[in-house]
Amino acid sequence: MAHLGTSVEYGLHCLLWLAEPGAAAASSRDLAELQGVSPSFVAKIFPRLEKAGIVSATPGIHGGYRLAQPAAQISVLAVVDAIEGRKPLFECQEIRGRCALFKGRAPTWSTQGVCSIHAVMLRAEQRMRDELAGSSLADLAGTVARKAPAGLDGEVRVWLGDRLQARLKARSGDGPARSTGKRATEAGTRATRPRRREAP
Amino acid sequence: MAHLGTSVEYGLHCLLWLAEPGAAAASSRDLAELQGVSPSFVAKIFPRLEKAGIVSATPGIHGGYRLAQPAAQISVLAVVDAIEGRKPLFECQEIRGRCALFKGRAPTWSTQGVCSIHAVMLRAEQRMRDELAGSSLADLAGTVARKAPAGLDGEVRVWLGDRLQARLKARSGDGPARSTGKRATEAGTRATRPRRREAP
DNA sequence: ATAACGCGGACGGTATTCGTCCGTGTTCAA
DNA sequence: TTGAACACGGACGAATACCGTCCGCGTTAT
Repeated sequence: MAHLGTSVEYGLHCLLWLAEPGAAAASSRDLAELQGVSPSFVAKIFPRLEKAGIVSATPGIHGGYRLAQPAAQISVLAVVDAIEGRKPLFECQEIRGRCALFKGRAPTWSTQGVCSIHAVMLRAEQRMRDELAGSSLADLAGTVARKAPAGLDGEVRVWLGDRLQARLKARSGDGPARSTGKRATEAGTRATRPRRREAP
Repeated sequence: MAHLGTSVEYGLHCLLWLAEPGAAAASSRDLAELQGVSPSFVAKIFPRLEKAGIVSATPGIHGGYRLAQPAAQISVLAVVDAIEGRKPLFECQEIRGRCALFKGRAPTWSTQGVCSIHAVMLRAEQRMRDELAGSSLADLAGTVARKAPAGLDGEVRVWLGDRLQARLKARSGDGPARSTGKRATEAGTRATRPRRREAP
């Protein structure tokens, strides 16, 4: 992909479900399968969000993740930094000091301050970060709620609840023949997605 | 590196030399060795700048590149796009349509317009591009000229001129013994640079 | 005791990037 | 006319990053 990878996309989409007003804790697997996305991969994303204080985790069979702060206080920038780790837009290699005229010893004036090319890139990166810092999860959740029909959040809640119930029931009522046994996992995780590819 | 690769860094540094007020045409090899950078790699960058109309090329032994427009009309954004080819900051994979509740048939309201997450990223990318579009090669060249001692541009001009003369002379005066023969190429191109690496 | 959960590390396949090397056609100096 | 340097483009190789899976660990509720 490009500078912002699939991880942030998955992470943000998952967080949007958790940002619903009355959302309960949800496991990374359920969030992934709710969206038709690789559960293993989503499971790798959430620990980073937790270390950044964006979500809080509770272990155990009833466990899962919930937001650790109000959605209005979580900026998109915070999520991006938590997942991707502040990769800079541009890495200056200090070429100005390598000019052949200097014969190996770069004069001080040539390496003082920030390289002018680097400076433009830093300004551009900062502008990008400003925009990301200006949008919160609550803002995003608001725009999708404005498009979705009323009651969708409730549907999602029962979907998640049903999955939990099914998993618990499967444990209690597991006869020797597990004909309908793993019903909860539905048609399995066919989240493997073909690599993106251009038209030839 | 990060989203903006080494190619743009090399390209911009080379263009800054060409943006000097009285600069003559310079070959990609000379520009590269003037800055202690791989000549082969720089040679791969310039054809893209030419196709974008930023530089113009003249073949032949006296050939080289020169700016095709006044430096004040060439924006940093144009150079970046010419070299890297408009890679987006974010590639939306339309996850909103994959919600398990839809059972494979995504309703129209869910895929209408731009995904809200994608929209934030597009705004952020646009702000970044705005900043890059606001800086021209002339602006950059001005800030470096303000730091460098007067007369540096002249020194560079004679350095480039000397290399051309030396190459032409080497052809005329090549005796059977080439003792001092390849003096022009100096100590060769040891521009191979070790891969960037973090501290362990 | 079992099964699910979060956590973290190891692993593999693919795409991208940096950089080199080659071949082609063109222009100028000797 | 020969040769050298130029721009141009494609093939190639090594290193890296990313996506995604798999496994083992400790914890919690049934």
